[in-house]
Amino acid sequence: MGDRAIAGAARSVATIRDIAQKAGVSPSTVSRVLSGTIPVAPSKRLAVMAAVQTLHYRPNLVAQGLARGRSRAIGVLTQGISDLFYSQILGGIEHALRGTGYYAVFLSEGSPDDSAWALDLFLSYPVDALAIVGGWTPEEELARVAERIPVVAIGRTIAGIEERCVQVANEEGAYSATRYLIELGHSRIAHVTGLSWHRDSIDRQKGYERALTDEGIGVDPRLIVVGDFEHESGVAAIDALLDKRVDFTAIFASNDQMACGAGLALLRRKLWVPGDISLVGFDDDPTSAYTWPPLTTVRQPAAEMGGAAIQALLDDLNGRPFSLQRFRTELVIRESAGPRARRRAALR
Amino acid sequence: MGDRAIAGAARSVATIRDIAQKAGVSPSTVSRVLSGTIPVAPSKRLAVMAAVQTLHYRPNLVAQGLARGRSRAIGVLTQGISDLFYSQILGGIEHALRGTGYYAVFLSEGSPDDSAWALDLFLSYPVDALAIVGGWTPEEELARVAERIPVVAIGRTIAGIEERCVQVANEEGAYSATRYLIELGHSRIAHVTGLSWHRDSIDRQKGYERALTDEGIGVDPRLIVVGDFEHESGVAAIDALLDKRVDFTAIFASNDQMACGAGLALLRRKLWVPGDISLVGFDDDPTSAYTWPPLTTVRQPAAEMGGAAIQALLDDLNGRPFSLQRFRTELVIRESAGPRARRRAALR
DNA sequence: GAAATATTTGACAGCGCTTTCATGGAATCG
DNA sequence: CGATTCCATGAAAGCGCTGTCAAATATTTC
Repeated sequence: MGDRAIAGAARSVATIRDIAQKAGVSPSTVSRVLSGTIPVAPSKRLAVMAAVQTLHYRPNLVAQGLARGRSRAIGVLTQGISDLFYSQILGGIEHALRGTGYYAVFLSEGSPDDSAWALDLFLSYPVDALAIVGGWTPEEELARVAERIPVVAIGRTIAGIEERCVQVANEEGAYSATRYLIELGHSRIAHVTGLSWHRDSIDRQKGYERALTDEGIGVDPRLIVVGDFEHESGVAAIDALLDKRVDFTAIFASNDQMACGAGLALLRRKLWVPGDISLVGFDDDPTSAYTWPPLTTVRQPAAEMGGAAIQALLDDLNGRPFSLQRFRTELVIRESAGPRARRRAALR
Repeated sequence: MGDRAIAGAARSVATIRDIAQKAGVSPSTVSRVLSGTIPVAPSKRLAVMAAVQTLHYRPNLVAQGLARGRSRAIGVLTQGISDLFYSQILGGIEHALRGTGYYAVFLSEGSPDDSAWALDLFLSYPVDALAIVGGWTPEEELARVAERIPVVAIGRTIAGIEERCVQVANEEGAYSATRYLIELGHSRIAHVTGLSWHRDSIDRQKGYERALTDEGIGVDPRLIVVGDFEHESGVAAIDALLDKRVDFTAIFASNDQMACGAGLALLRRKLWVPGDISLVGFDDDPTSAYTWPPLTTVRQPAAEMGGAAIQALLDDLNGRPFSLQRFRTELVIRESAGPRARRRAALR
């Protein structure tokens, strides 16, 4: 069984020489027919194509890569392949690559400690370009890689190569979400942040604060709780607020997962969304349209962002100018936010 | 810019010859030091290792693969990289591969029509083994691939290589979920199925029906609605049931996403979970612990399944016997199911 | 129709690495 | 101490493919 495996993987499959022999031409000619770069006499072309058919020949991508000096592989270094938000970006990347002749090699960092191993593998693997999707790999390392091969980043801004990072209107999104809550009559709006060092989180908080200031409400630091983008931190944040009897009628969370957690914490205290407390998230995860009730959130076009990043990378790879648009965000109004309740929610 | 890209990707990086030269030995010796298979004089070993350090040398994985005849790549053919459930399996695969010297190349089928292209790429890419995660690629094709290289399947059972497919106790899981609802006093239990041809869906329905029969309740076909595993079909299923005024006090959905949709449909009709209607799902998606209220569901250990599949594949690849356990499922009792309401829910 | 030019084609040298194979020196033996 | 064994080492041959180069063939031109 093991034998079959090893033998099977490597051999027992037609090579370019088999085709050449069967078609009565040289390997070079076969190569030319297949790549289509250089004209070949029709009769030989047909013979080669017939041989390819009968022998089920497929050129070995690895050998091609080695000979050509470019592997046609795009490395995708991602924070977590099973993350709700990142996996949408990955989907966009995958989709954008389809039919281009390039393929993606995904590697996820798993955890901050393991992040080194993934990049390490990419240094061994001759990828033509690298797409960074979130993650904890130190910026300097990434910037160094960017000196060798084209790099693009999504969900993260890397110092030194900012122009190669997909920018999202995070602040504007947070601003419009907060403003929307204000317009609904809320003035005590809690904010659950993401990881405190994370650029997106910082920008979203900035938008939240700016909206408050613009409306003359002012920022109350007691309403701001630090989270980590995970569900559980949303629960913890609201629990903390409620335990400290901080007064609020609405919540703006820095992502949908925390908003979801926040909603659960509210439910546990018999506080209804949106009747007692309004709730707005960020990202528009695919599940957010199906929470009970559906979550009002700020949409980030994750898949499109992945696609655009890949497009820019391919342009660069083909000598065209690298260019990346800035993505706007959009407030998706669903049912988790409503007018401020007449009576202030009875706490606990 | 394009130039830098192409040149950078392929060259400007140390090769085994650079190391050999710097260390004053032959490339063969460098290779031996690095692979550690054959003893090398300590002095030369040190010299090589020093050169590797200073030149930041990393062996080219692709060249290694070509020379060795095995690429150390595991192809992962997946239905959808951004799917909530599948991406967990992918995470498990990734994790299991870490540190083994093998790496994964993920390719998703995207849609039924595009499924061919992905497998196609894997035929060109000399993967040592293939893991199938769901998907629509025809079974015969996969069975054919399995004749050449080790294959394992997760989330899908492929005729001809059943012993290489991760089996999950779907029927038992559905049975215990249904039974749990019965024990709570429910007898009118609706069931939202998955795709009607899908093995998992069929098995789960079987478990549902068996529980009903065992308890002498009997199966009412009007209570069974066909879904497609997507959120929206859960909404549609419950809407249909309610519109037809079918009488029920509990729902067992074939996966969490549909359960989520079902919950939303109930909410829209002012039916409370679990007060009016109890709801149980299947899979235990990461989000299911944070629905409002948290969803009672049947847990499928997605990540472990991915890990075990990879382990079996690696065993096979290394000449050890291929063996795959059958995975049990576990009823995770949360808060979406409760005792049957005294008064039958007022429909509409 | 011969000379000059254009075009197709095969041989061959790699891409970066591994892995025989043969060699020479050291270690071992009688 | 000479003959034998052993083992570390380098040279060389590939892995499957591409791309250059020069030979061979076809085409054009006067």
